[in-house]
Amino acid sequence: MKQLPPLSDPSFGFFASPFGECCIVFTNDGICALTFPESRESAYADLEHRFPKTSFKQNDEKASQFARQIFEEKGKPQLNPAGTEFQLAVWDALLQIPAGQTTTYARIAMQINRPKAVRAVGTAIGANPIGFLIPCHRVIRTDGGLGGFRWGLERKKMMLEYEKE
DNA sequence: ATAAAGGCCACCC
DNA sequence: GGGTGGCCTTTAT
Repeated sequence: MKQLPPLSDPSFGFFASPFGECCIVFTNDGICALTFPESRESAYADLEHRFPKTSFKQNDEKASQFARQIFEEKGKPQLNPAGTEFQLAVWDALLQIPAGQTTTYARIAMQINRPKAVRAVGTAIGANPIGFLIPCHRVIRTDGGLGGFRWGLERKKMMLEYEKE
């Protein structure tokens, strides 16, 4: 992973999403993470692991504002994910998949001009820090299988169902 | 440095 | 349906 630039006003908060409890992490530069943790404890642990030596302020009010923007107004808040060049390229490709549609791991690999890196694409997608907003749930297998999902396949199905029509 | 582990795919049986 | 080998990147030794 590349070294992170200093974070401006690092904050996090929890809210209830249509897909379960969410932890959102953000700074003045945008959203860094949106996850569906098993528990608050695991959310804290994840935070410390991914941003060592950084102290975050809890701000559930701002988190709720984001929630409203995302799930009620269907808005697109600014994103600020941290990753390698390869990962950023993959995540960028994900952002181009329209809601309600799906693509495959192989097609993403084509799109970023690394047609043979299909497996690595799967790994990079699995490392997506911003669930739902970076729509990793819209990627399925070439053979039609659902593929995997870091936060549980049931949740992946839920998201696809939510976006249908 | 090197090994091991992945949200895969094409190919075989 | 299931198993194998190849492919590429990341992470943990």
